[in-house]
Amino acid sequence: MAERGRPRGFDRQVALRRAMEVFWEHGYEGASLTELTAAMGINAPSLYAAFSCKEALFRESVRLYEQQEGLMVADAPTARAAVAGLLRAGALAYTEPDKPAGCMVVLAATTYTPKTEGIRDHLRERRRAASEQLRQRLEQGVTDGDLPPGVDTRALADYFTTVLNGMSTQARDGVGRAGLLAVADAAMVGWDLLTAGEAGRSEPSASR
Amino acid sequence: MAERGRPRGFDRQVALRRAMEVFWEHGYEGASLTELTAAMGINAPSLYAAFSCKEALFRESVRLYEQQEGLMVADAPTARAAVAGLLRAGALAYTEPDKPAGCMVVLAATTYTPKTEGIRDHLRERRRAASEQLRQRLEQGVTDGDLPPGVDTRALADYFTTVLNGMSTQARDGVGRAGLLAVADAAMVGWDLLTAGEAGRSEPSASR
DNA sequence: CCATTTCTGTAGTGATGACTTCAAAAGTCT
DNA sequence: AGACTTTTGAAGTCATCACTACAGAAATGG
Repeated sequence: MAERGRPRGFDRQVALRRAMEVFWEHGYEGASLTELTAAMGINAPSLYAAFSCKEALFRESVRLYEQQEGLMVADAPTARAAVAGLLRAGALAYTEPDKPAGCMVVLAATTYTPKTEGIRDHLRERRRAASEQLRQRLEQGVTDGDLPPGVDTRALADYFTTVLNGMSTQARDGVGRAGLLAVADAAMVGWDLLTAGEAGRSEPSASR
Repeated sequence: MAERGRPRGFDRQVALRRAMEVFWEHGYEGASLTELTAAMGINAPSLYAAFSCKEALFRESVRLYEQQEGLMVADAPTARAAVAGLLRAGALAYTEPDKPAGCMVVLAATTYTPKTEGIRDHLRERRRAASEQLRQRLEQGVTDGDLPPGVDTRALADYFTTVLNGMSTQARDGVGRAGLLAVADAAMVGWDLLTAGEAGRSEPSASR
């Protein structure tokens, strides 16, 4: 069995974690091969042998990020508690000391050059998946009976996803943990009215 | 009087507008000199003669963006109407047909490489200024008496700024005008509870 | 007219981007 | 041991980056 040939001189998982941290902080385009290899402690040929190309390394980094740092919809008895937990978890995660502020999936590739289109689409899909997961939890609330049947779970998920996305920018801008937790709480204040069946929907525009 | 020497062969304002659109869509680093000059209809030496360098061109583009496309805190009789108007204006502005989705100031430089630190700091400052403007309007509401004296205007401004920032990402991700307007309305639903003086603040979920 | 000033296009500058070539090194297999 | 396989470091490839040198073009002042 075993591996033939000269054995790899570095731990692939450790190197990947380092790469992920660089991407998290500097984004896809902002992370140069020079910086990546320096952080990973290896030379370019080793990187390419182990990870194929920069884009593949980034995709693996995203997967690792989601596993190790990503938010999970909280395991809670009600939809309300799950969403509140998610928002508060985001506030905490985006302000971890000694880690880059904000969410890698939200911040790593906001602008699109032709050559990074694949990256952008991939991250957008990951965000869409996260929003959909949230929506599913809201649907579960309807099934469980803690949300009324008529509630617009798509609109609700869009709203809370918007707040979470915005928290990433705010974290990068220096809003601290207490500030983001206050935002999370503020976003929950309207919950009862928002989830009151068709009520909120009939008021068009809320502008007056 | 008059200008000596060969007159400029292009309209500086028109060229700047084109440059701004490129930066808006592709961000600072994503906009190459090649693409910029192509969009502006000029060659590199003309660009440098008129705008000094890429960073100066970008800063001027940001100023133009804020003048022509930026959100203003709505001119409304109450703080509530002003904020509601601001959110709805954001939903509309970020989904203008034939314009890049989302806000240039939020999206043009989320990640920071060493060489774009100045750009990032400049945009962060612009965002901070926008948030501060919103906070001032809330303070005005306290002065006018349509908000109670104890209201935490900093926290409120942070919350609505977060929603606006998040709307930019959502717009880039394809959430349409109706979706963003629904988000704007959802963000306003908790207004009465949020602005009920010290009420919301006494719940100290923010510290754990 | 000529001198002066400023702009414009062509063509290049050095630096840095992602990625490779290649021979030596370091293992396994028989 | 020696054939084989794979990794590693040093150096190099080619494209693209922001930016510029330079000479000719197009205006004004005398």
